[in-house]
Amino acid sequence: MMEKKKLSRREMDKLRHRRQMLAAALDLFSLKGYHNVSMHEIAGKAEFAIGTLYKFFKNKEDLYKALIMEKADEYHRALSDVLSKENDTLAVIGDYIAAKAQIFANSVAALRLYFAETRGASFNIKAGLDQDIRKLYDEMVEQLVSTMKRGIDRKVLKEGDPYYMAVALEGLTNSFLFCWLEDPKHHSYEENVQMIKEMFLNGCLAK
Amino acid sequence: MMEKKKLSRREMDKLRHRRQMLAAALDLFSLKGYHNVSMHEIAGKAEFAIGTLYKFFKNKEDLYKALIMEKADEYHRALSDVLSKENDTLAVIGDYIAAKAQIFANSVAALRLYFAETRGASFNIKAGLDQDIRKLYDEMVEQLVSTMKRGIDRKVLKEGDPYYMAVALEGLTNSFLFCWLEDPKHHSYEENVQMIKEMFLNGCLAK
Amino acid sequence: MMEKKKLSRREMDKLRHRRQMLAAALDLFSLKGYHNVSMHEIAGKAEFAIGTLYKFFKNKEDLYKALIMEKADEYHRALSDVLSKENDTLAVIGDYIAAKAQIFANSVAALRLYFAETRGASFNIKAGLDQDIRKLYDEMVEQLVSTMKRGIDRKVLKEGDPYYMAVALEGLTNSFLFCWLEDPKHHSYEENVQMIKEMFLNGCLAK
Amino acid sequence: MMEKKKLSRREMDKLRHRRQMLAAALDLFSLKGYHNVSMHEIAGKAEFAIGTLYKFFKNKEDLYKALIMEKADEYHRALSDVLSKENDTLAVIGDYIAAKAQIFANSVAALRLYFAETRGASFNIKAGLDQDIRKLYDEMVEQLVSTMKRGIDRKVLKEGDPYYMAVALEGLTNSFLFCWLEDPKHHSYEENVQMIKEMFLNGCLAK
DNA sequence: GATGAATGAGTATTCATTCAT
DNA sequence: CATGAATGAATACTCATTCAT
Repeated sequence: MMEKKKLSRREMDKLRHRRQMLAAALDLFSLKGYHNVSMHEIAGKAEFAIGTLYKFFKNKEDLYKALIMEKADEYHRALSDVLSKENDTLAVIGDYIAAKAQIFANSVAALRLYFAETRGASFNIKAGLDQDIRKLYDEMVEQLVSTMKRGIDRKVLKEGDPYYMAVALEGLTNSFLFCWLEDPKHHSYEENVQMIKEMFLNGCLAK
Repeated sequence: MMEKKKLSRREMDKLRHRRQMLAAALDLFSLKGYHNVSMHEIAGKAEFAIGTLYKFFKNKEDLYKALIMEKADEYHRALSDVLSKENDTLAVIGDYIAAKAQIFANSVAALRLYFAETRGASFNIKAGLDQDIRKLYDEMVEQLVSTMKRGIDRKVLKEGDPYYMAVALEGLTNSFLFCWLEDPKHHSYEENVQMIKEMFLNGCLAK
Repeated sequence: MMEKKKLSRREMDKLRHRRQMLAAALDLFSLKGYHNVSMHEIAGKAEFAIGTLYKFFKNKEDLYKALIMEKADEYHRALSDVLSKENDTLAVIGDYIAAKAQIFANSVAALRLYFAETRGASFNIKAGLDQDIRKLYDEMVEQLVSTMKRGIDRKVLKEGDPYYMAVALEGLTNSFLFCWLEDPKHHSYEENVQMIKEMFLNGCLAK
Repeated sequence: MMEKKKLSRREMDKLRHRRQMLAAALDLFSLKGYHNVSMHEIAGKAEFAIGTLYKFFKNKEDLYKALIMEKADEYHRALSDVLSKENDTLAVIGDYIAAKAQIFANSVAALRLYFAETRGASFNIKAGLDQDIRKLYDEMVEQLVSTMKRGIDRKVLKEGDPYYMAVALEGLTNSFLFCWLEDPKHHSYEENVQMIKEMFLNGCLAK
């Protein structure tokens, strides 16, 4: 039980200011890329002085890392929540796809940063970040693998390497959702979600 | 008939020098990212003076663009060659996966740049590039869709949207090959290629 | 009524710093010429960091332009003040020559830049400046012509084209004052001023 | 007696090439200023390779100096020729003005360089040049002073300091001719020449 | 905490000059 | 002499970061 009420107005303000700064940074970073955004620009957009920005984040990298980790946490928590439900396998997989689609639809900005980091395309803001994000990602994959394993045990999914199944699901969701993001009018959201499920289950469902 | 022989030693040297510069740039960019590499660094690694570098590429962006386009061309040509063969559908798909795997195995460095660009993660080296690369990518997808269509017509693949099938194949190959790249010892190359094919065909083969 | 008092210490400092930078730039530019002075040199002489210089002037050209315009303004204002006095014509002309002599004596440095610009010898810091300075110059000449016209009307100066008289006065002052500047010990200031007046009036006085 | 005929074709070519290079340089320098013209640009305009340019002039400064001195020589020789004629004073002065006007009309390009150098506005291409040009200029002034002196002796010009008269004539010619150059349609060439003579003689003619 | 002026290391780019062919 | 590829010192300008108020 956390003591939420204990935050004074001062502390509330601080948190709000921090959020405003991160929001400004997210907008700019996702739009122009890490190196094409200056601290002054972020401070300006957040309507704070440059010195104030540095009171909250000790340097640019720190700000970036805080931002990425915050978003990665949200992302992984959302998926993790779904994967840890004790539902039947097919429901879990369906929910997973839907949850991921939700995230893609709602946080395009953050996604660009996330994929820049995880896809090795990261215009590496030095090391360190990789490790932390990687860990989150690996945990999530682990859960996905468990889900697959459970599905196989329960004879819902066919025999096979559950790791490969997880990889396949990842590939299909990313691919379909990216395509949809780039050209949202072409195919409906529901259709895409449906297709992912179908493609995956065609390949992995037990007969 | 192209007159290849007509290149004087001078011109041969120039081409070689250009290649050396691009090679140095590729190494550095893929390792540290566009903004974390200086022109001096590239010149140094290529063992040329900074001025010489600028004789070949009018500025940093131009060098980057030349590099990306050269690699993207190679990549797409390789896949395009496979897809335009008049073989039977399954062979083409198998060859496509194998060719893509080859590329992943051989040009990790270039791939990082390529995905940075196509995955929207591009830490935008200004505009212009997007368009050109995008076009190459779209053409390739178009060919892939045609292949699928032909497979459906010939009753090799089951009824369905050939575009979705192409997206699925893209997703599966990228996902499996990325995983394999990150952890090559864990699963063999052949096993991965095999898995991709299986997963895809399970979902798309006509019964 | 202007509110001069409203400047905070912060703002006062800023203005002083700006003046210091411009002073350093004037010294160096007039001594060595625009292209032979680096921004670092100016910053160094003004005892500021290079970045600070760029906070005040967005680039080298901008700094140069600010400098030239400031000096040209001073120069033209001084002459304009004299010419707009409602004195009798001969007094105005005498004052004009004296004022111009004062300026030559006091601001050799600025003069070199000014003549570089107005004499077409400008080693053109791109366009734009020409126009602004030209306008100031033309206005001043216009006033000079009016003075001549008035002198003619009042029968103080002889009949003739007042524009030509203005040109003649300009020529005589520049020529004498330049000579004097280059070799100040040879002939006294007063003697030169006297000679200019004499030469001019010999040519233009009504009999 | 110089041996002019002895120039072989080789040597003739060399001279022609040199002239072509200097002509290209004059065009560019007077148009864009010393520092805004590159040696490559000059070589390009003269249609020679950069190395060839350096065969003729050991560096950029040397080329500039050669150019300026050549033009200054022409300029001073033209005036000197007039001033050394044993005509009567008024004729000499008239010829001098006419000759100077001719030069202004014919070689605007060179003039800009010349005045940049002599007016102290010179964006000083290092030292050295000043001295040589200065000497030419002083010699010419000396001749002008002699002419004035002779005029006074012959009672054509009134009593007074011949040096000041020379300065006055210089001032009037420069001023009128500059104005005319800048706005040639406004007043005719003849009118200007006439005005200079009038103004000067009004001030200096013996009564 | 908040401010924003000042700092200066770092980087892209230019261009005079050389020299092997 | 002619060529033009190669050189690298020099310079304008940016931006993360600090600190006195």
